[in-house]
Amino acid sequence: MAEVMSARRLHGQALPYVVSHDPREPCAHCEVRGRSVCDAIPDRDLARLAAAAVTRDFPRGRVFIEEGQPAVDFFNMTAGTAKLFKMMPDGRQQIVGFAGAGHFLGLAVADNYAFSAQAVEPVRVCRFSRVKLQSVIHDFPALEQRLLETACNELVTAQETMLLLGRKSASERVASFLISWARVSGTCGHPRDRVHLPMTRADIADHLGLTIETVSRTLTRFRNEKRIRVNDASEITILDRAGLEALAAGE
Amino acid sequence: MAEVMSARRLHGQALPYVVSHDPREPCAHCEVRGRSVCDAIPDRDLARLAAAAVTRDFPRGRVFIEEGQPAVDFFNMTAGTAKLFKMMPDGRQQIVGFAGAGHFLGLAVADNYAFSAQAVEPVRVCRFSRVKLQSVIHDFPALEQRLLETACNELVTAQETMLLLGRKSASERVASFLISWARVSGTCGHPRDRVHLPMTRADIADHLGLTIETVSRTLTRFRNEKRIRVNDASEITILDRAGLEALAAGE
DNA sequence: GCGCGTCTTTGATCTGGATCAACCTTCCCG
DNA sequence: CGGGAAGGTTGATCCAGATCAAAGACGCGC
Repeated sequence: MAEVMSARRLHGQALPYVVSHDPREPCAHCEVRGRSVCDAIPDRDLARLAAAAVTRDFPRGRVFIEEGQPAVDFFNMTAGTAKLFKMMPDGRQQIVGFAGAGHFLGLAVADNYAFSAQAVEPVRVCRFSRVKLQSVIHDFPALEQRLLETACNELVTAQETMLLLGRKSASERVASFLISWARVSGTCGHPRDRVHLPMTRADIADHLGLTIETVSRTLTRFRNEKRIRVNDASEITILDRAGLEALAAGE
Repeated sequence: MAEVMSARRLHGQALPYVVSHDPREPCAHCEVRGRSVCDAIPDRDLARLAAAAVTRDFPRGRVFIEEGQPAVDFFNMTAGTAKLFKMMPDGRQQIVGFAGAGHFLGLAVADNYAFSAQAVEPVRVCRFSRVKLQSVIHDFPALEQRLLETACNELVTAQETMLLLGRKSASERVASFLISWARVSGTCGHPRDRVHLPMTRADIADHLGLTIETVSRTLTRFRNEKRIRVNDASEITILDRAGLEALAAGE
Protein backbone atom coordinates (compact mmCIF):
# COMPACT_ATOMS: atom_id res chain seq x y z
CA MET A 1 0.00 0.00 0.00
CA ALA A 2 1.77 3.06 1.25
CA GLU A 3 5.03 1.15 0.73
CA VAL A 4 5.21 2.66 -2.71
CA MET A 5 5.79 6.05 -1.21
CA SER A 6 9.01 5.55 0.64
CA ALA A 7 10.96 3.12 -1.51
CA ARG A 8 12.87 6.00 -3.01
CA ARG A 9 12.99 9.65 -2.15
CA LEU A 10 10.49 11.24 -4.46
CA HIS A 11 11.38 14.68 -3.37
CA GLY A 12 8.60 16.59 -4.85
CA GLN A 13 7.12 16.36 -8.26
CA ALA A 14 5.16 13.27 -9.16
CA LEU A 15 2.54 11.69 -6.96
CA PRO A 16 3.41 8.07 -6.28
CA TYR A 17 0.18 6.52 -7.48
CA VAL A 18 -3.05 7.38 -9.22
CA VAL A 19 -6.14 7.57 -7.12
CA SER A 20 -8.85 6.72 -9.62
CA HIS A 21 -8.60 3.98 -12.23
CA ASP A 22 -11.89 4.75 -13.88
CA PRO A 23 -12.77 8.42 -14.06
CA ARG A 24 -16.46 7.60 -13.98
CA GLU A 25 -16.20 5.71 -10.68
CA PRO A 26 -13.41 7.40 -8.74
CA CYS A 27 -14.69 6.60 -5.24
CA ALA A 28 -15.20 2.90 -5.98
CA HIS A 29 -11.49 2.48 -6.65
CA CYS A 30 -10.20 4.95 -4.09
CA GLU A 31 -7.20 3.49 -2.26
CA VAL A 32 -7.90 5.39 0.92
CA ARG A 33 -11.61 4.74 1.14
CA GLY A 34 -11.20 2.00 3.72
CA ARG A 35 -9.21 4.34 5.94
CA SER A 36 -11.42 7.38 5.48
CA VAL A 37 -14.86 8.59 6.44
CA CYS A 38 -16.05 7.64 2.94
CA ASP A 39 -16.42 3.98 3.84
CA ALA A 40 -19.62 5.00 5.61
CA ILE A 41 -21.25 5.29 2.18
CA PRO A 42 -22.51 1.97 0.77
CA ASP A 43 -21.04 0.81 -2.55
CA ARG A 44 -24.22 1.34 -4.53
CA ASP A 45 -24.34 5.02 -3.54
CA LEU A 46 -20.74 5.84 -4.33
CA ALA A 47 -21.70 7.69 -7.49
CA ARG A 48 -23.56 10.13 -5.28
CA LEU A 49 -20.42 10.75 -3.28
CA ALA A 50 -18.22 10.97 -6.37
CA ALA A 51 -20.53 13.59 -7.86
CA ALA A 52 -19.91 15.82 -4.88
CA ALA A 53 -16.14 15.48 -4.98
CA VAL A 54 -13.37 16.97 -7.11
CA THR A 55 -9.77 15.72 -7.12
CA ARG A 56 -7.02 18.31 -6.66
CA ASP A 57 -3.21 18.11 -6.53
CA PHE A 58 -1.00 20.48 -4.61
CA PRO A 59 2.79 20.77 -4.93
CA ARG A 60 5.13 20.83 -1.92
CA GLY A 61 4.79 24.13 -0.10
CA ARG A 62 1.31 25.01 -1.35
CA VAL A 63 -1.02 26.40 1.34
CA PHE A 64 -4.47 25.06 0.47
CA ILE A 65 -6.40 26.03 3.62
CA GLU A 66 -5.96 29.45 5.18
CA GLU A 67 -6.86 30.03 8.81
CA GLY A 68 -9.68 32.53 9.17
CA GLN A 69 -10.94 32.21 5.59
CA PRO A 70 -14.58 31.17 5.05
CA ALA A 71 -14.81 27.39 5.30
CA VAL A 72 -16.45 26.73 1.94
CA ASP A 73 -14.75 23.39 1.23
CA PHE A 74 -13.89 20.20 3.05
CA PHE A 75 -11.01 17.97 1.99
CA ASN A 76 -10.24 14.32 2.21
CA MET A 77 -6.51 13.60 1.78
CA THR A 78 -5.81 10.78 -0.63
CA ALA A 79 -2.02 11.05 -0.92
CA GLY A 80 0.90 12.93 0.57
CA THR A 81 1.30 14.76 3.87
CA ALA A 82 0.17 18.20 4.97
CA LYS A 83 0.94 20.23 8.06
CA LEU A 84 -1.98 21.86 9.88
CA PHE A 85 -0.95 24.99 11.72
CA LYS A 86 -1.93 28.16 13.51
CA MET A 87 0.15 31.28 13.31
CA MET A 88 0.57 34.32 15.58
CA PRO A 89 0.84 37.88 14.22
CA ASP A 90 4.62 37.93 14.76
CA GLY A 91 5.17 34.68 12.84
CA ARG A 92 5.34 32.21 15.71
CA GLN A 93 3.81 28.99 14.46
CA GLN A 94 2.24 25.93 16.08
CA ILE A 95 1.66 22.85 13.97
CA VAL A 96 -1.44 21.26 15.51
CA GLY A 97 -1.00 18.08 13.50
CA PHE A 98 0.19 16.37 10.34
CA ALA A 99 -2.42 14.91 8.00
CA GLY A 100 -1.77 11.89 5.80
CA ALA A 101 -3.84 9.86 3.33
CA GLY A 102 -7.33 9.17 4.65
CA HIS A 103 -7.38 12.24 6.89
CA PHE A 104 -10.52 14.39 6.75
CA LEU A 105 -9.80 18.12 6.88
CA GLY A 106 -12.08 20.94 7.83
CA LEU A 107 -13.97 19.45 10.74
CA ALA A 108 -15.30 22.71 12.04
CA VAL A 109 -18.79 23.83 12.58
CA ALA A 110 -17.72 27.43 12.53
CA ASP A 111 -17.87 29.39 9.31
CA ASN A 112 -14.12 29.89 9.13
CA TYR A 113 -11.17 27.51 9.10
CA ALA A 114 -9.51 27.25 12.50
CA PHE A 115 -6.08 26.44 11.02
CA SER A 116 -4.10 26.60 7.80
CA ALA A 117 -2.93 23.58 5.82
CA GLN A 118 0.24 23.36 3.72
CA ALA A 119 1.55 20.41 1.70
CA VAL A 120 4.91 19.24 3.07
CA GLU A 121 5.17 16.79 0.17
CA PRO A 122 2.97 16.59 -2.94
CA VAL A 123 -0.63 16.16 -1.85
CA ARG A 124 -3.75 14.89 -3.53
CA VAL A 125 -7.16 15.60 -2.05
CA CYS A 126 -10.84 15.07 -2.70
CA ARG A 127 -12.53 18.41 -2.31
CA PHE A 128 -16.20 18.67 -1.28
CA SER A 129 -18.15 21.88 -1.14
CA ARG A 130 -19.70 22.45 2.25
CA VAL A 131 -23.25 22.42 0.93
CA LYS A 132 -22.80 19.28 -1.15
CA LEU A 133 -21.23 17.44 1.75
CA GLN A 134 -24.08 18.52 3.98
CA SER A 135 -26.59 17.09 1.56
CA VAL A 136 -24.67 13.80 1.39
CA ILE A 137 -24.60 13.71 5.21
CA HIS A 138 -28.33 14.34 5.27
CA ASP A 139 -28.94 11.27 3.12
CA PHE A 140 -26.41 9.04 4.90
CA PRO A 141 -26.54 9.42 8.67
CA ALA A 142 -23.80 6.80 8.94
CA LEU A 143 -21.43 9.40 7.52
CA GLU A 144 -22.26 11.77 10.35
CA GLN A 145 -21.57 9.00 12.83
CA ARG A 146 -18.24 8.38 11.14
CA LEU A 147 -17.39 12.08 11.31
CA LEU A 148 -18.21 12.13 15.02
CA GLU A 149 -15.95 9.14 15.52
CA THR A 150 -13.17 10.92 13.60
CA ALA A 151 -13.63 14.12 15.59
CA CYS A 152 -13.43 12.19 18.87
CA ASN A 153 -10.24 10.46 17.78
CA GLU A 154 -8.71 13.80 16.87
CA LEU A 155 -9.75 15.15 20.23
CA VAL A 156 -7.93 12.32 21.97
CA THR A 157 -4.82 13.01 19.88
CA ALA A 158 -5.09 16.72 20.68
CA GLN A 159 -5.24 15.95 24.40
CA GLU A 160 -2.11 13.84 24.13
CA THR A 161 -0.39 16.70 22.32
CA MET A 162 -1.43 19.09 25.11
CA LEU A 163 0.22 16.78 27.65
CA LEU A 164 3.32 16.71 25.48
CA LEU A 165 3.48 20.48 25.04
CA GLY A 166 2.58 21.32 28.60
CA ARG A 167 4.59 18.83 30.59
CA LYS A 168 7.15 16.81 28.63
CA SER A 169 10.88 17.51 28.30
CA ALA A 170 12.54 18.01 24.91
CA SER A 171 13.73 14.41 24.63
CA GLU A 172 10.35 13.06 25.76
CA ARG A 173 8.72 15.19 23.07
CA VAL A 174 10.98 13.97 20.29
CA ALA A 175 10.62 10.35 21.42
CA SER A 176 6.81 10.73 21.53
CA PHE A 177 6.83 12.21 18.05
CA LEU A 178 8.96 9.45 16.54
CA ILE A 179 6.84 6.71 18.10
CA SER A 180 3.52 8.25 17.11
CA TRP A 181 4.65 9.19 13.61
CA ALA A 182 5.95 5.66 13.11
CA ARG A 183 2.54 4.35 14.11
CA VAL A 184 0.44 6.74 12.06
CA SER A 185 2.59 6.70 8.93
CA GLY A 186 3.11 2.94 8.98
CA THR A 187 1.07 0.80 6.60
CA CYS A 188 -2.50 0.68 7.83
CA GLY A 189 -1.54 1.46 11.37
CA HIS A 190 1.14 -1.19 11.77
CA PRO A 191 4.26 0.48 13.11
CA ARG A 192 7.44 0.17 11.13
CA ASP A 193 10.96 0.74 12.25
CA ARG A 194 12.06 2.58 9.13
CA VAL A 195 10.35 5.92 9.40
CA HIS A 196 10.16 8.47 6.63
CA LEU A 197 9.93 12.08 7.83
CA PRO A 198 8.60 14.19 4.95
CA MET A 199 8.57 17.33 7.12
CA THR A 200 11.60 19.50 7.89
CA ARG A 201 13.26 19.88 11.31
CA ALA A 202 11.58 23.29 11.52
CA ASP A 203 8.19 21.61 11.09
CA ILE A 204 8.99 19.05 13.77
CA ALA A 205 10.11 21.87 16.08
CA ASP A 206 6.94 23.86 15.38
CA HIS A 207 4.88 20.78 16.21
CA LEU A 208 6.72 19.99 19.44
CA GLY A 209 7.06 23.52 20.80
CA LEU A 210 10.87 23.40 20.44
CA THR A 211 13.51 25.01 18.20
CA ILE A 212 15.21 23.48 15.16
CA GLU A 213 18.47 23.29 17.10
CA THR A 214 16.95 21.37 20.00
CA VAL A 215 15.28 18.86 17.66
CA SER A 216 18.54 18.33 15.81
CA ARG A 217 20.60 17.96 19.01
CA THR A 218 18.05 15.52 20.46
CA LEU A 219 18.13 13.35 17.34
CA THR A 220 21.94 13.40 17.47
CA ARG A 221 21.81 12.31 21.11
CA PHE A 222 19.38 9.48 20.27
CA ARG A 223 21.81 8.43 17.54
CA ASN A 224 24.76 8.42 19.96
CA GLU A 225 22.69 6.43 22.44
CA LYS A 226 21.93 3.86 19.68
CA ARG A 227 18.20 4.48 20.02
CA ILE A 228 17.85 5.42 16.34
CA ARG A 229 19.85 5.35 13.12
CA VAL A 230 19.72 8.48 10.97
CA ASN A 231 19.72 7.15 7.41
CA ASP A 232 19.46 10.61 5.94
CA ALA A 233 17.78 13.85 6.95
CA SER A 234 14.34 12.54 6.06
CA GLU A 235 14.56 8.92 7.15
CA ILE A 236 15.44 7.37 10.46
CA THR A 237 15.33 3.80 11.74
CA ILE A 238 14.07 3.04 15.22
CA LEU A 239 16.61 0.75 16.91
CA ASP A 240 15.33 0.80 20.48
CA ARG A 241 11.57 1.05 20.28
CA ALA A 242 11.00 -0.01 23.90
CA GLY A 243 13.44 2.60 25.17
CA LEU A 244 11.86 5.37 23.11
CA GLU A 245 8.38 4.32 24.19
CA ALA A 246 9.40 4.42 27.84
CA LEU A 247 10.99 7.83 27.36
CA ALA A 248 7.88 9.08 25.52
CA ALA A 249 5.65 7.94 28.38
CA GLY A 250 7.91 9.69 30.88
CA GLU A 251 9.04 6.63 32.82
CA MET B 1 -28.79 32.50 35.51
CA ALA B 2 -25.27 31.65 36.56
CA GLU B 3 -25.28 34.93 38.51
CA VAL B 4 -26.54 33.01 41.48
CA MET B 5 -23.27 31.17 41.71
CA SER B 6 -20.84 33.93 42.33
CA ALA B 7 -22.76 36.48 44.39
CA ARG B 8 -21.11 35.12 47.48
CA ARG B 9 -18.28 32.66 47.93
CA LEU B 10 -19.98 29.34 48.55
CA HIS B 11 -16.79 27.56 49.22
CA GLY B 12 -17.84 24.04 49.16
CA GLN B 13 -20.82 22.23 50.48
CA ALA B 14 -24.21 23.17 49.09
CA LEU B 15 -24.96 23.41 45.43
CA PRO B 16 -26.25 26.86 44.55
CA TYR B 17 -29.51 25.82 43.00
CA VAL B 18 -31.66 22.80 42.41
CA VAL B 19 -31.68 21.34 38.96
CA SER B 20 -35.09 19.72 38.79
CA HIS B 21 -38.29 21.28 40.08
CA ASP B 22 -40.46 18.32 39.36
CA PRO B 23 -38.80 14.96 39.85
CA ARG B 24 -41.03 13.43 37.19
CA GLU B 25 -39.90 15.89 34.52
CA PRO B 26 -36.32 16.73 35.35
CA CYS B 27 -35.16 17.50 31.81
CA ALA B 28 -38.07 19.83 31.06
CA HIS B 29 -36.95 22.18 33.82
CA CYS B 30 -33.23 21.73 33.43
CA GLU B 31 -31.47 25.11 33.66
CA VAL B 32 -28.63 24.05 31.41
CA ARG B 33 -30.68 22.40 28.70
CA GLY B 34 -30.45 25.41 26.39
CA ARG B 35 -26.68 25.38 26.66
CA SER B 36 -26.22 21.64 26.36
CA VAL B 37 -26.54 18.92 23.77
CA CYS B 38 -29.92 18.01 25.28
CA ASP B 39 -31.71 20.80 23.47
CA ALA B 40 -31.49 18.61 20.38
CA ILE B 41 -34.32 16.53 21.87
CA PRO B 42 -37.81 17.95 21.23
CA ASP B 43 -39.93 18.83 24.27
CA ARG B 44 -42.41 16.04 23.79
CA ASP B 45 -39.66 13.41 23.94
CA LEU B 46 -37.92 14.72 27.03
CA ALA B 47 -39.32 11.91 29.16
CA ARG B 48 -37.36 9.51 27.00
CA LEU B 49 -34.16 11.43 27.77
CA ALA B 50 -34.96 11.77 31.46
CA ALA B 51 -35.48 8.02 31.72
CA ALA B 52 -31.94 7.45 30.52
CA ALA B 53 -30.37 9.93 32.96
CA VAL B 54 -29.52 9.90 36.64
CA THR B 55 -28.56 13.01 38.65
CA ARG B 56 -25.39 12.79 40.73
CA ASP B 57 -23.61 15.26 43.05
CA PHE B 58 -19.88 15.25 43.69
CA PRO B 59 -18.08 17.20 46.42
CA ARG B 60 -15.02 19.35 45.77
CA GLY B 61 -12.03 17.10 45.10
CA ARG B 62 -13.97 14.04 43.98
CA VAL B 63 -12.53 12.29 40.93
CA PHE B 64 -15.54 11.05 38.97
CA ILE B 65 -13.88 9.96 35.73
CA GLU B 66 -10.62 8.04 35.76
CA GLU B 67 -8.36 8.00 32.72
CA GLY B 68 -7.99 4.51 31.30
CA GLN B 69 -11.10 3.07 32.99
CA PRO B 70 -13.81 1.55 30.77
CA ALA B 71 -16.04 4.35 29.46
CA VAL B 72 -19.38 3.00 30.66
CA ASP B 73 -21.00 6.37 31.39
CA PHE B 74 -21.32 9.78 29.80
CA PHE B 75 -21.94 12.91 31.85
CA ASN B 76 -23.61 16.22 31.26
CA MET B 77 -22.51 18.86 33.78
CA THR B 78 -25.44 20.78 35.24
CA ALA B 79 -23.63 22.78 37.96
CA GLY B 80 -20.13 23.46 39.23
CA THR B 81 -16.74 23.17 37.59
CA ALA B 82 -14.51 20.17 36.94
CA LYS B 83 -10.95 19.91 35.73
CA LEU B 84 -10.21 17.40 32.97
CA PHE B 85 -6.67 16.12 33.13
CA LYS B 86 -4.10 13.58 32.01
CA MET B 87 -1.35 12.41 34.30
CA MET B 88 2.13 10.94 33.72
CA PRO B 89 3.52 8.05 35.79
CA ASP B 90 5.71 10.42 37.85
CA GLY B 91 2.80 12.69 38.74
CA ARG B 92 3.23 15.42 36.14
CA GLN B 93 -0.22 16.61 35.21
CA GLN B 94 -1.75 18.42 32.26
CA ILE B 95 -5.24 19.86 32.61
CA VAL B 96 -6.68 19.62 29.11
CA GLY B 97 -9.66 21.78 30.01
CA PHE B 98 -12.14 22.97 32.60
CA ALA B 99 -15.77 21.90 32.24
CA GLY B 100 -18.68 24.03 33.49
CA ALA B 101 -22.47 23.71 33.41
CA GLY B 102 -23.70 22.48 30.03
CA HIS B 103 -20.45 20.71 29.17
CA PHE B 104 -20.79 17.17 27.82
CA LEU B 105 -18.13 14.79 29.15
CA GLY B 106 -16.93 11.53 27.72
CA LEU B 107 -16.85 12.29 24.03
CA ALA B 108 -14.73 9.34 23.10
CA VAL B 109 -15.36 6.57 20.72
CA ALA B 110 -12.75 4.45 22.39
CA ASP B 111 -13.72 2.04 25.13
CA ASN B 112 -11.73 3.86 27.79
CA TYR B 113 -11.75 7.42 29.09
CA ALA B 114 -8.91 9.49 27.65
CA PHE B 115 -8.71 11.77 30.70
CA SER B 116 -9.72 11.99 34.35
CA ALA B 117 -12.24 14.47 35.74
CA GLN B 118 -12.21 15.97 39.22
CA ALA B 119 -14.63 18.46 40.78
CA VAL B 120 -12.85 21.71 41.63
CA GLU B 121 -16.04 22.97 43.26
CA PRO B 122 -19.23 21.01 44.04
CA VAL B 123 -20.51 19.47 40.84
CA ARG B 124 -23.86 18.15 39.71
CA VAL B 125 -24.10 15.96 36.63
CA CYS B 126 -26.61 13.99 34.60
CA ARG B 127 -25.18 10.55 34.09
CA PHE B 128 -26.13 8.43 31.07
CA SER B 129 -25.06 4.88 30.54
CA ARG B 130 -23.30 4.40 27.24
CA VAL B 131 -25.87 1.97 25.91
CA LYS B 132 -28.87 4.08 26.89
CA LEU B 133 -27.36 7.18 25.32
CA GLN B 134 -26.64 5.23 22.16
CA SER B 135 -30.26 4.19 21.92
CA VAL B 136 -31.41 7.80 22.43
CA ILE B 137 -28.98 8.89 19.68
CA HIS B 138 -30.37 6.20 17.43
CA ASP B 139 -33.87 7.62 17.80
CA PHE B 140 -32.83 11.29 17.57
CA PRO B 141 -30.23 11.88 14.85
CA ALA B 142 -30.31 15.59 15.75
CA LEU B 143 -28.54 14.67 18.96
CA GLU B 144 -25.71 13.11 17.00
CA GLN B 145 -25.42 16.27 14.93
CA ARG B 146 -25.27 18.29 18.13
CA LEU B 147 -22.55 16.02 19.51
CA LEU B 148 -20.52 16.45 16.32
CA GLU B 149 -20.90 20.20 16.63
CA THR B 150 -19.73 20.00 20.26
CA ALA B 151 -16.77 17.82 19.36
CA CYS B 152 -15.72 20.25 16.62
CA ASN B 153 -15.91 23.19 19.00
CA GLU B 154 -13.77 21.33 21.52
CA LEU B 155 -11.31 20.54 18.75
CA VAL B 156 -10.99 24.23 17.95
CA THR B 157 -10.43 25.01 21.63
CA ALA B 158 -7.84 22.24 21.85
CA GLN B 159 -5.98 23.70 18.86
CA GLU B 160 -5.90 27.09 20.53
CA THR B 161 -4.53 25.47 23.67
CA MET B 162 -1.82 23.76 21.61
CA LEU B 163 -0.76 27.16 20.24
CA LEU B 164 -0.73 28.51 23.79
CA LEU B 165 1.32 25.62 25.18
CA GLY B 166 3.70 25.38 22.26
CA ARG B 167 4.45 28.99 21.46
CA LYS B 168 3.20 31.54 23.99
CA SER B 169 5.21 33.16 26.81
CA ALA B 170 4.11 32.89 30.45
CA SER B 171 2.35 36.26 30.48
CA GLU B 172 0.65 35.56 27.15
CA ARG B 173 -0.59 32.25 28.59
CA VAL B 174 -2.01 33.81 31.74
CA ALA B 175 -3.63 36.64 29.76
CA SER B 176 -5.15 34.11 27.32
CA PHE B 177 -6.49 32.08 30.22
CA LEU B 178 -8.11 35.05 31.96
CA ILE B 179 -9.76 36.27 28.77
CA SER B 180 -11.06 32.88 27.75
CA TRP B 181 -12.22 31.92 31.25
CA ALA B 182 -14.03 35.26 31.54
CA ARG B 183 -15.80 34.46 28.27
CA VAL B 184 -16.69 30.87 29.05
CA SER B 185 -17.71 31.38 32.67
CA GLY B 186 -19.68 34.56 32.00
CA THR B 187 -23.46 34.38 31.82
CA CYS B 188 -24.45 32.60 28.63
CA GLY B 189 -21.23 33.49 26.93
CA HIS B 190 -21.27 37.23 27.67
CA PRO B 191 -17.93 38.17 29.13
CA ARG B 192 -17.89 39.82 32.52
CA ASP B 193 -15.12 41.77 34.11
CA ARG B 194 -15.49 40.22 37.56
CA VAL B 195 -14.15 36.74 37.11
CA HIS B 196 -14.47 33.95 39.65
CA LEU B 197 -11.66 31.40 39.56
CA PRO B 198 -12.88 28.26 41.32
CA MET B 199 -9.64 26.41 40.55
CA THR B 200 -6.36 26.77 42.49
CA ARG B 201 -3.16 28.37 41.19
CA ALA B 202 -1.80 24.84 40.87
CA ASP B 203 -4.69 23.95 38.55
CA ILE B 204 -4.13 27.08 36.46
CA ALA B 205 -0.42 26.21 36.26
CA ASP B 206 -1.19 22.62 35.25
CA HIS B 207 -3.48 23.94 32.54
CA LEU B 208 -1.00 26.48 31.17
CA GLY B 209 2.14 24.36 31.33
CA LEU B 210 3.68 26.62 34.00
CA THR B 211 4.46 26.40 37.72
CA ILE B 212 2.38 27.79 40.61
CA GLU B 213 5.07 30.41 41.26
CA THR B 214 5.09 31.70 37.70
CA VAL B 215 1.28 31.99 37.63
CA SER B 216 1.33 33.87 40.93
CA ARG B 217 4.14 36.21 39.88
CA THR B 218 2.42 36.93 36.55
CA LEU B 219 -0.86 37.81 38.28
CA THR B 220 1.08 40.08 40.65
CA ARG B 221 2.70 41.76 37.67
CA PHE B 222 -0.70 42.26 35.97
CA ARG B 223 -1.92 43.80 39.23
CA ASN B 224 1.05 46.20 39.39
CA GLU B 225 0.45 47.12 35.75
CA LYS B 226 -3.22 47.88 36.60
CA ARG B 227 -4.41 45.26 34.12
CA ILE B 228 -6.38 43.40 36.79
CA ARG B 229 -7.52 43.82 40.39
CA VAL B 230 -7.08 40.78 42.65
CA ASN B 231 -10.16 40.87 44.87
CA ASP B 232 -9.14 37.69 46.65
CA ALA B 233 -7.36 34.51 45.67
CA SER B 234 -10.39 33.22 43.79
CA GLU B 235 -11.75 36.36 42.20
CA ILE B 236 -10.14 38.94 39.97
CA THR B 237 -11.51 41.93 38.07
CA ILE B 238 -10.33 42.64 34.55
CA LEU B 239 -9.41 46.35 34.37
CA ASP B 240 -7.70 46.44 30.97
CA ARG B 241 -9.48 43.96 28.76
CA ALA B 242 -8.08 45.36 25.52
CA GLY B 243 -4.53 45.17 26.84
CA LEU B 244 -4.95 41.60 28.02
CA GLU B 245 -6.56 40.59 24.74
CA ALA B 246 -3.67 42.08 22.78
CA LEU B 247 -1.17 40.30 25.04
CA ALA B 248 -3.10 37.03 24.70
CA ALA B 249 -3.01 37.30 20.91
CA GLY B 250 0.74 37.97 21.00
CA GLU B 251 0.70 41.47 19.54
C1' DG C 1 -10.86 32.63 69.13
C1' DC C 2 -7.14 29.20 68.32
C1' DG C 3 -4.39 26.06 65.86
C1' DC C 4 -3.49 23.58 61.83
C1' DG C 5 -3.41 22.53 57.09
C1' DT C 6 -3.82 24.29 52.51
C1' DC C 7 -3.11 27.80 49.34
C1' DT C 8 -0.61 31.88 47.88
C1' DT C 9 3.03 35.12 47.55
C1' DT C 10 7.70 36.56 47.37
C1' DG C 11 12.74 36.06 47.16
C1' DA C 12 17.24 33.68 45.71
C1' DT C 13 19.32 30.63 42.72
C1' DC C 14 19.72 27.31 38.98
C1' DT C 15 19.11 25.22 34.41
C1' DG C 16 16.98 23.33 30.05
C1' DG C 17 16.27 24.96 26.09
C1' DA C 18 16.47 29.38 23.38
C1' DT C 19 19.34 32.37 20.93
C1' DC C 20 23.29 33.70 18.33
C1' DA C 21 26.83 32.25 15.21
C1' DA C 22 29.42 29.35 12.11
C1' DC C 23 29.83 25.73 9.18
C1' DC C 24 28.44 21.62 6.61
C1' DT C 25 25.46 18.88 3.32
C1' DT C 26 22.19 18.20 -0.14
C1' DC C 27 19.92 19.21 -4.06
C1' DC C 28 18.65 22.12 -7.55
C1' DC C 29 19.20 24.34 -11.94
C1' DG C 30 21.70 26.53 -15.45
C1' DC D 1 29.95 20.32 -12.93
C1' DG D 2 29.73 24.61 -10.38
C1' DG D 3 27.41 27.92 -7.59
C1' DG D 4 23.82 29.19 -4.62
C1' DA D 5 19.90 28.50 -1.69
C1' DA D 6 17.63 25.76 1.62
C1' DG D 7 18.00 22.64 5.16
C1' DG D 8 20.73 20.52 8.89
C1' DT D 9 24.37 20.17 12.51
C1' DT D 10 27.32 21.81 16.11
C1' DG D 11 29.29 25.08 19.46
C1' DA D 12 29.09 29.21 22.76
C1' DT D 13 26.34 32.01 25.44
C1' DC D 14 22.09 33.74 27.50
C1' DC D 15 17.71 34.01 29.90
C1' DA D 16 12.69 32.89 30.97
C1' DG D 17 10.85 30.20 33.82
C1' DA D 18 11.84 26.21 37.01
C1' DT D 19 13.34 24.99 41.45
C1' DC D 20 14.39 25.71 46.21
C1' DA D 21 13.18 28.15 50.39
C1' DA D 22 10.47 30.71 53.56
C1' DA D 23 7.07 33.47 55.13
C1' DG D 24 2.19 35.24 54.90
C1' DA D 25 -3.07 34.64 54.36
C1' DC D 26 -7.08 32.25 54.49
C1' DG D 27 -10.58 28.88 55.85
C1' DC D 28 -12.13 25.25 58.70
C1' DG D 29 -12.89 22.36 62.73
C1' DC D 30 -12.87 22.40 67.51
